[in-house]
Amino acid sequence: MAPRTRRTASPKFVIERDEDSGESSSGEEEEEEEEEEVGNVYDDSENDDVEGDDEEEAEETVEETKRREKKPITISLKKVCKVCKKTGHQAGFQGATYIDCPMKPCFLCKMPGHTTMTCPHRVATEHGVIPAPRKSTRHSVYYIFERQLRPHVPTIKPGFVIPDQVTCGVIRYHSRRVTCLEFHPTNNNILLSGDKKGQLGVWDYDKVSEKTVYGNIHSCLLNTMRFSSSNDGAVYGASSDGTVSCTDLETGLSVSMMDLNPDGWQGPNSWRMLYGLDVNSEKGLVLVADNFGFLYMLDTRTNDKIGEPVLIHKRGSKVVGLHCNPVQPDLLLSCGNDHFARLWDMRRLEGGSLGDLAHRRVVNSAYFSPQTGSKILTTAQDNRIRVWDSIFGNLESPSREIVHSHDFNRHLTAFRAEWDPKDPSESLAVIGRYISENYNGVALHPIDFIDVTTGQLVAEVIDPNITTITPVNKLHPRDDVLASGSSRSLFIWRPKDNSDTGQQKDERKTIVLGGKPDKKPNKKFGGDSDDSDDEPFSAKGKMSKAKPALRKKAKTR
DNA sequence: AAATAATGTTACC
DNA sequence: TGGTAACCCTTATT
Repeated sequence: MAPRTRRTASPKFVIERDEDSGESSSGEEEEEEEEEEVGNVYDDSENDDVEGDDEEEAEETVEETKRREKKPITISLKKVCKVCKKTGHQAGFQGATYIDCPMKPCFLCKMPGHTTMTCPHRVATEHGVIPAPRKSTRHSVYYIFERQLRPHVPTIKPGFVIPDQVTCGVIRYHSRRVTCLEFHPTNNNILLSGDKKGQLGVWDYDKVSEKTVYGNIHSCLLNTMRFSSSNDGAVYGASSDGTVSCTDLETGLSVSMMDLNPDGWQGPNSWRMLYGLDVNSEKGLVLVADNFGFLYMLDTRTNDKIGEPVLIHKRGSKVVGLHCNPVQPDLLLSCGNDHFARLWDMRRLEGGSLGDLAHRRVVNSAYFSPQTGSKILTTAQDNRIRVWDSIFGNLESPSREIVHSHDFNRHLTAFRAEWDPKDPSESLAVIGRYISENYNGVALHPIDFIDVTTGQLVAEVIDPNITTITPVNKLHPRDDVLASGSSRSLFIWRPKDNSDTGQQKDERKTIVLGGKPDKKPNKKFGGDSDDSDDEPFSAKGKMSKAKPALRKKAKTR
């Protein structure tokens, strides 16, 4: 089963240009004269005589001043959609259900003519999956790495184990939003987390309260962390401050292996930021890439830069991701803001890429499949997850495109679909969802598990107490554990029914408050009830607002 | 509870 | 390529 595609013709690269998807413009100006009292408006262009915009009149008569003072400050104007500024409809939440602006293309699939409410992809994720075309060309990558890379997929797909229950977490662990997560390679219960401030968290989620945050390693966004597989005592980090850090977790001591901004801030045109990072253990290299399109290589023994930076994406554009092939150390994958993911032969970087994977928007991430390294999973800002089933294939088009809501938002860490490293069939991926679903009257943003070979939504996991979007997710390399970063909080998820007794696991969760304490301390927790577990996450505010039938997942569609 | 600030990045011309 | 407007389901705080 799962027939491998074989190619015979020479490689071809056709780059499709964006087809213009016009906007749905139906029923323009509905003449609805609904007048409303509004004190704050986004757009005052429609009401020319709003009070208070005549500042330049230096001299006023007393009469005028009086009149002005007496006149009630009532601004009458039409109710306007906050998205398109037109009247007759309103975008936004109605209770826990979001109503789209009908003037815009669908917020999910980006096609005009409907909204997310009626989008076919909302009902069935696999609806819009493009099946793999029968490919008949053999790409040059095949010949170069034929010996190392041979696609083999188990014929029988095992059932997926989904960690769908929060077992513990740290509320407000970080002082800013979480940007990346990484499990310790050998120490099973250690989770590292990076944040927007550049801080590095080390958390033993088995002893939930054992957590530290290192604050002096980076000065802003810690974008990627990775361990060396040859030395699990040190973790490398790439930051928007332009440095690469190497941190010893035992001592907390960190060294800066590279600084791309030695002269400090000289303006935005010269400030260099590092996003993608990976470790090539076989070659003893740390690879990082910057926001101007360049790749840098560092020697893990000497901590020195090797060679000159190489331009691997469009000049001046951000390289957001790097990934070394798990099987073939010479094979590198990159992705960036120039809408491409690219395959490289590390031995001949200057010779140009081995293949370019075209996307319609920025590519947030690109990962080789974890076992054979023969598939590629990409997440792009056009709300599509793509699967390139065989890197031996012609790379003109992906073999799967899965519509999934993971829009860019400047306040959110970019979404990345990631493989389950334990899945022998290399088909399960996890990614957070942007748009919410109304679950028993509460808007929640699930974490999706998708079978990327079929496009099927395998599971959408939620916790009624987590009402924030969860863009950062990491599956454990060995255990059935999901770590997720949502805003400033961290959570650990495990399968509902994985106890050897066959009984339901203890439902209680251990939630710890991290970071700075509440100004108005929650009574339930008192001052320092650090590992109180009598009530799940009632930290405060939104976290405790959502209180529908606990963990009863009931979708309302 | 309603308003707002903090916040960069992308798309497009 | 450089400059600049947009920005649409954020989150936390006041």
